Amino acid sequence: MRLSTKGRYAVTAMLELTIRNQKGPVTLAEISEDQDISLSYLEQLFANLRKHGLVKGMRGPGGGYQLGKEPTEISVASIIMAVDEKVDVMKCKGEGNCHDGQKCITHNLWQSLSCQIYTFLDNISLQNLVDEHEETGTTEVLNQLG
Amino acid sequence: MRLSTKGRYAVTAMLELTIRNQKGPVTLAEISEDQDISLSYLEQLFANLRKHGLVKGMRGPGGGYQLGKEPTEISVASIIMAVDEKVDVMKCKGEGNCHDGQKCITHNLWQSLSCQIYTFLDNISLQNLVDEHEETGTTEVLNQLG
DNA sequence: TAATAACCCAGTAAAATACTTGGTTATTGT
DNA sequence: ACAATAACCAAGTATTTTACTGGGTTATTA
Repeated sequence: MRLSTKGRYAVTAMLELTIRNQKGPVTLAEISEDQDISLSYLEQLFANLRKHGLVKGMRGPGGGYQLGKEPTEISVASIIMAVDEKVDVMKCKGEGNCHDGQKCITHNLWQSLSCQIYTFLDNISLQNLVDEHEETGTTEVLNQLG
Repeated sequence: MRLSTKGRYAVTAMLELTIRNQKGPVTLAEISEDQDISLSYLEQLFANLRKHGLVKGMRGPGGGYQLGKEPTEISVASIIMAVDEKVDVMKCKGEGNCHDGQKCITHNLWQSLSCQIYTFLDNISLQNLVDEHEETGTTEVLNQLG
């Protein structure tokens, strides 16, 4: 589980689709404008999102992107995993080919934590995020965590 | 809140200190060996950890590093924040200088999520991780989440 | 048939990550 | 006193990831 600005771009873009899905497909040009990301970079991200069935693309005028599933069915974890693709696994996971006991322990502990983070993010759907926002109304409390 | 291999290195290294703190200070050379990270890179990471009071360094023979606080008092979030240093804040947070409504909403939603992730990781201490491991004993269930 | 917008790909610029090298300073045991 | 140890420090480089540029093509709509 990795969390970078790349993942942030993907999540915020998906949030736009969630919010604007009433008014038909959203073009990447619009998202590019809103999020200050280059169109072509967005295309790359959306190519991955599409491969994973998270979005549907419609060509031609009036086209754009829509969510590939219900917003309740799309987790934050699935979005981040879709654009990350590379999963750098630990050398000594499971296979017992790690001869240093200490190393194994710390690596396993990290895996455990990593698993917890994944589960946490997998339980947050796009719908959850939007709902919460509508409930609380304001977001002034938020601090600068990037 | 960012989550990369850099943070992983820091967390696993801190876990080593937690596990081995009975037998006195742990040298970076040992950690370098265990975790397959260059000594000098570890030095950089530990310089940051030290600045934040998370570790204490002892020079000379028999020296090394120890935790700067009790393992119950050191959260995973604090470790990751210590080595990350740069926090790339959103342009339009709080200040209301964002003229596009859609942009504001999605950015705020991201901030909200980011805050949730931070809170989650801030509630997991080094001690928590070690305890959990001792309880369950095995980690075979863990999958490849990196 | 022209405009639109997804889709595709190769190359490059910029930034973050990780390492290399070559030091100095404090501490310990001989 | 002094040699060994290991933290501490800094400048430079290699590598990888992130992000962008610019060139397309294909499908769809009016």
